[in-house]
Amino acid sequence: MNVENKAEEQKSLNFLEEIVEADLASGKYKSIVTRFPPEPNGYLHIGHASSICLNFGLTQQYGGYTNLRFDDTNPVTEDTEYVESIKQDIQWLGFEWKNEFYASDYFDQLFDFAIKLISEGLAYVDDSTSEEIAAQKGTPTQPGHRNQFAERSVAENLELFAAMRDGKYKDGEKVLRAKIDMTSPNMIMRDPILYRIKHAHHHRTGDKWNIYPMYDFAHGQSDSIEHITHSVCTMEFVPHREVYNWLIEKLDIYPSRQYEFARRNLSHTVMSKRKLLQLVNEKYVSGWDDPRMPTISGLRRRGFTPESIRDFTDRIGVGKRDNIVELGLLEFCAREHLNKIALRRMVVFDPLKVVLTNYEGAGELLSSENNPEDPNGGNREITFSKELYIEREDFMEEPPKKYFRLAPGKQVRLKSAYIIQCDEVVRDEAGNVIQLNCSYFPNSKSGEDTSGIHVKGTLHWVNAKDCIAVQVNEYDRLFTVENPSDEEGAFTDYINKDSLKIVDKALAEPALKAALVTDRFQFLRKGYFTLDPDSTATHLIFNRTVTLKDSWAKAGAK
RNA sequence: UGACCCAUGGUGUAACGGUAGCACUACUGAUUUUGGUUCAGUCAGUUAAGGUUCGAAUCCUUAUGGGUCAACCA
Repeated sequence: MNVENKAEEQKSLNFLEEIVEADLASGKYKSIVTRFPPEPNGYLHIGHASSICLNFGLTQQYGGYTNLRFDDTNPVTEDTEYVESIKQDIQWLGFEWKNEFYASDYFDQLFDFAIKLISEGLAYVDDSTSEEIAAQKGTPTQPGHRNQFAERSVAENLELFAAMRDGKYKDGEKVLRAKIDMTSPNMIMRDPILYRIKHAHHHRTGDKWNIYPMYDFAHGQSDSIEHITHSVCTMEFVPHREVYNWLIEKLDIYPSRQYEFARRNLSHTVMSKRKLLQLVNEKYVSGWDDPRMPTISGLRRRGFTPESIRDFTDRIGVGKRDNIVELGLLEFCAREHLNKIALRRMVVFDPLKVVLTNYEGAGELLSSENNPEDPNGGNREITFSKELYIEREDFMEEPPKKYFRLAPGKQVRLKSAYIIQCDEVVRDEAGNVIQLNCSYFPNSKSGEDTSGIHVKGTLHWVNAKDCIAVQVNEYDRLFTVENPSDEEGAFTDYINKDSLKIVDKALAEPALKAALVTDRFQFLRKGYFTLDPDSTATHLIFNRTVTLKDSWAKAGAK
């Protein structure tokens, strides 16, 4: 690629950046304000990460700020627990909001807006049941029609609405509706409900309110109150934009503008809160932060770094068409970052004992690099002695042609140690291989090898004398199909039965005793791992973030 | 049967009337004390048909395909 192309590539903007640049260039705004508006009724997932990176990224890039605003207009489903997790996740991703707001902060103001609408004959109290309202609404192909309640006087509406607020009616008895157009081809415009009665306890306003605004009468107004310049949401809200603009115009308030992008979908998982909640409730996973969940907290526990998630959202970009991003890209982003930062350690998952028959002495100290990609990463000391363990799958009695590992009579290097040769296979009564008697080449020591022996394979290993037993959780994709929601039957029919394999007693080099939850490791030739927060000093648990690329396994599968 | 949104390699995304590019994936090969990394390379795309134009992925029309909308959810 030449320099010119590079410059061009750098200039290429997504459609939202183009809108913002145009608005800035025309002088429409001097700086911009965006918001991230989660409803506190569930945990954030990787799809939200896109929205977060987009909203915060836009203001970082172009100047201005981003508010965190909780869209807490439905007290029945919302809870403080979710508020806290959402805040933690955003911070962990590396973003700072300017203000922490709640739609419920604006309930008084929203009430006044409603009064204004009623006073101008643009809203009315409707006594119909929800079934009646649905019936009168028509269908996508047939226009709806108004009922007699739409004819109520301003005075009567004012009185009724105040009575709603004061708790004079039961849930569902009355609603406040905007008087727009029952024949609009846009169903959302057919006199949408603005307020409903809910005698429910709100996580912030307590029992102050008996009525709560609907999304359409809260979201846009909150945007406006905060002077949000660019209100970015997903495509499902396109039809709502007409109401959004109608209300801003009729209320004569700050004209925030709504722009929509297509929500990002990830293959081999589900993203809807309903389905994620089901996975948790029906115990398919251990919780919202189960390392197999696509939630931010799940990804964190799995060992993904904020950097890798931001990189991922960057690479997938934004668009307006339906999409399913391959899980492989997320994994690539994880490896990309982890390769640079992860400390290399050796862990044997399925041990096979190796005895070095010609090794004299108690043992010795060797040195191995913490990270070959990081020149400042330093080294660690590892102990070496006569008895070691290697991976059982690194030995084959009758190896295929391109097998570079250990086999009778064959030689391999032990990483950062010596070259060994397999001389004898020891079996138990049942004929199982239980030990390999090998000889080592004293002059093949790592870094000062004068043996002249050339080996194709290098194995990881641990010292029998001081290795420690740890638990390893090998995680894999949660579903066996790309899009579980798209298949016949229940999405849970497609759960991957092998999404978690637990290795009870893997043998790890002692350096891992010092592992912290924030550490990232590469277990040599195995993959990237991180310490699970459920670990104790005597029982370490490591979660596999992602495997290493394995071209040998791939070749074997063919 | 209505309205709206969308359509570029397997996937995601650029090209803003003028050479279809980038990344991931897949596949070759080189390097390698991780079958990792790194490096070099290969395969692979404008939904279709008309129209406008010297020139169309881009503008227009129609068709086709996908999605959204009939919650007192957001």
